Amino acid sequence: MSSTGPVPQFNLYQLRRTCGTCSLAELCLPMGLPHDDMRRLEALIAPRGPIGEGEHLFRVGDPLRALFAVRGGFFKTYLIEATGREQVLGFHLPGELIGLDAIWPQKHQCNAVALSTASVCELPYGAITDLSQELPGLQQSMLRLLSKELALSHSLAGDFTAEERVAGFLVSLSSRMKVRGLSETQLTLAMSRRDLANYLRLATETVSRVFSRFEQDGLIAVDRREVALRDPERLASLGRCLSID
Amino acid sequence: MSSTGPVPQFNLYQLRRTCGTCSLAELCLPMGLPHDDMRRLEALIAPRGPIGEGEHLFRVGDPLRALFAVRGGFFKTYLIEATGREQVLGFHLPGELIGLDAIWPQKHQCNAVALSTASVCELPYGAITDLSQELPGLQQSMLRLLSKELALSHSLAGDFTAEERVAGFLVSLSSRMKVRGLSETQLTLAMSRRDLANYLRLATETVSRVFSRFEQDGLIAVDRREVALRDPERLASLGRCLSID
DNA sequence: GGGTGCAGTTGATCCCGGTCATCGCGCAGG
DNA sequence: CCTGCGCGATGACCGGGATCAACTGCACCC
Repeated sequence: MSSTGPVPQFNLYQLRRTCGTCSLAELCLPMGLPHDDMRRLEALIAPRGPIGEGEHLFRVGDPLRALFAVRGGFFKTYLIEATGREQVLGFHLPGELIGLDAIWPQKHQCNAVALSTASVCELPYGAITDLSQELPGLQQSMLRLLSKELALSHSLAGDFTAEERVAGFLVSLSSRMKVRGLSETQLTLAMSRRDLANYLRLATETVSRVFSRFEQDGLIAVDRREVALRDPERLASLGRCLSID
Repeated sequence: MSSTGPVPQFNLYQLRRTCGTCSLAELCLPMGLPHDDMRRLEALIAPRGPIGEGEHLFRVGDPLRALFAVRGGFFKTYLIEATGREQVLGFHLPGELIGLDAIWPQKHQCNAVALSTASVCELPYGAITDLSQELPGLQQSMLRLLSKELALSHSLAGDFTAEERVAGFLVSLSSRMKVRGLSETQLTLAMSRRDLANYLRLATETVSRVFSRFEQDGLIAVDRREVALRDPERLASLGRCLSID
């Protein structure tokens, strides 16, 4: 599974486990919560140790026990169509919540797998909704997060050309990295070309070709899964994504 | 605007305005709410009279004051891209809630327009969230509705052929009509071919051609905007949609 | 070292669906 | 009645991206 070796990033898993000091709190569920309320939320949250690359957080049909907040590492969510084809729904960075589409039937509607060694916070669903009954801010947060995901998936609708899709993805990823305090020009793609192409509804060959074309045009520099944005301006004008947040 | 004439369906607007006896309650926000709780919800809801064809419920950027539940008629939601192109996000039948993607930034993210003379229930957002603070069932309903929409938009992802899209749309519409106690084989499309094609991310010509092909194959019978499903079985096997609900 | 296997790139070809153009129809207004 | 107009259907053509195929490069392992 792990091709690059274990590389036990210990400090990753010894990260502050309390929301109060977590650098992701602003992006995560507790966003904007008063400090006292955050303390009560913390009490419910169970950090979960190293999750190996390729390990699943949940699978389609699993009963909804908890939502998960990414603490470190990267995840992808996907589903298997009736035809057997895989369909990638999204990639998830630290601070993002996974499993929201399970609320409706109380069963997970997609699979979630770690793309790299990762760690998460487990948010028992029942306890969260119970608490949000008392804390208006928490309820607002949950609604906002769901609404935001909805708006995001709306923005992904529409028919785009291959170049628009790839450019839009890079720009959007860049901004998500920036919010997390990481380099916005030097991106490390956690996913394979195959997953990326699948997510963008393109063939892997097409993604390769667009990368090559962009590189020739001086827009980016590609080295394996390292992508450097050389001309973010022009790239942004190419891709038309709403890049929520 | 109204090409087929006003046809003032008075009984439509004199419909029971209380959720308790509304036939749509099972599909709408109060779904599964205890009777006492439903009474309290009713008190907040303002029915809104005839809305003419082409009239807007809200537009992009409008502050979120209320969510809207369709009571009668049909709506479409759409947005205008930076390029000026319109993008249809969905069609909304009686019992469905519109405006959920406005919760996140407290501003509407899309435009909503009536495709036929219609009526709605207005749900003041602040009052709803306040009340849901007291009624766990209401909070659950809101989360479920949002989660369901999210799952739906996930199911629309993926690259489908033109025939899969059209077949999937017809099957899904059929099941939505059935739930509402209407004919599941004799469908009346409220939207133009242009809107439909836009929604399905196809050219209007392609939709026309697929309709013709389906008719030749004995799958459907088309007369203007009347579509009769002749072979729902085979149609369902063609379209691969999750048809949430 | 050579072998194996997977990820990614590049090239050649094909086909679905978009685009452009034309035509028919139903309807409103003079 | 004719005219105009918008919607929808149909035909001819074209192009972007999928598909098929060959090749490269890197990692791992005997």
